[in-house]
Amino acid sequence: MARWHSERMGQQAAPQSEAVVGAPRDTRQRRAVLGALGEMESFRSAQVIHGSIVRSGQRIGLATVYRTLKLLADAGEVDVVRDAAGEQLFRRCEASRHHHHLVCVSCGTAVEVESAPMERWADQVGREHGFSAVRHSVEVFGVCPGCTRRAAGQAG
Amino acid sequence: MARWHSERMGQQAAPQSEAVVGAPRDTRQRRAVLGALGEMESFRSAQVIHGSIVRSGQRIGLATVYRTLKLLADAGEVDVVRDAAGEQLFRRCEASRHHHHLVCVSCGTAVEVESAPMERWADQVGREHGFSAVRHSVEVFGVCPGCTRRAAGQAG
DNA sequence: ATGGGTGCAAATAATTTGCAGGTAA
DNA sequence: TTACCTGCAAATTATTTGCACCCAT
Repeated sequence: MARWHSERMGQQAAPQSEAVVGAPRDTRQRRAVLGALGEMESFRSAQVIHGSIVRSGQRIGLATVYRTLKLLADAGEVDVVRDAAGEQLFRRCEASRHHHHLVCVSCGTAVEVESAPMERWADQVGREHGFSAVRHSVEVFGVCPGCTRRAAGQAG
Repeated sequence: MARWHSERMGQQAAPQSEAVVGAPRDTRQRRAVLGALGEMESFRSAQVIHGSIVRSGQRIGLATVYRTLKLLADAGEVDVVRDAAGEQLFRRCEASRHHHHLVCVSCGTAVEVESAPMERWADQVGREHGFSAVRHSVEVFGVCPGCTRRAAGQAG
């Protein structure tokens, strides 16, 4: 079922009156996730992240990885994109400001790109049609220089 | 698992030598799906499309709806986008040319928008970084004028 | 007649959640 | 001590697939 309505329309900091909502605890598994994210320089799925942590010898549940990644995503500390299969891919957020990526479909490497022109376009498009609360979902994909060269070498 | 590699990088017509691969048959259920798509003027999920067909009195299986929609999508006859939950939304393709949509998160209405400026931005971004085979996935969401007004009337 | 199309149920797969402990603060 | 955090398994959800039967061609 589509859930247009339940979608978060734009996050504003929770208006905590007392801020008793609990600060994130510093646990072994949270550190492991953060550590894994720190070593990655491209987008990875939760499953892959979990696998790499386990492979490195640390015990952690897949559910915990999901929970932690969701927390981090909600906190804006990791970026989330969806691949063509609809699967979520995570990467630690370089900057806190709004930004977009150019992702290599071959090796997964992602670079942050200058998106101001596109932001303006999106805003304008929304305004032109009288829409409010305009947001956008933008990903640019392609084959990075390295992979392009490699591919050229293999096939003709 | 991520499947960057399996993604279709650009479709070329299958090099059928004899074209015996079977043309789509004209069945009641296929007509029903096409009919439902014809009445929709915004993106809908497969489940919703199935529901509307069933509600209209016609018998059809959900799997068939999925199969048919996938065929149509592969044939480029319907557009597919993913909502924030990763669910696929379908709509009959207005034009065969490349285009993008502005979708209302409240009522689902979608309008096709002028995307040339953004296309240029995406191409340039890719070129700047030396990427080849650059594609992009872009959706703009917001609340349409009608829904904005309605919401303003209800809540303060 | 025949091979693609269909329905149904079971299978997948990613992600979430219930619950009984564990543990940072 | 006390919430939050975790692990595990079961539950959810969207989508796909196996299979026996049906029907456009």
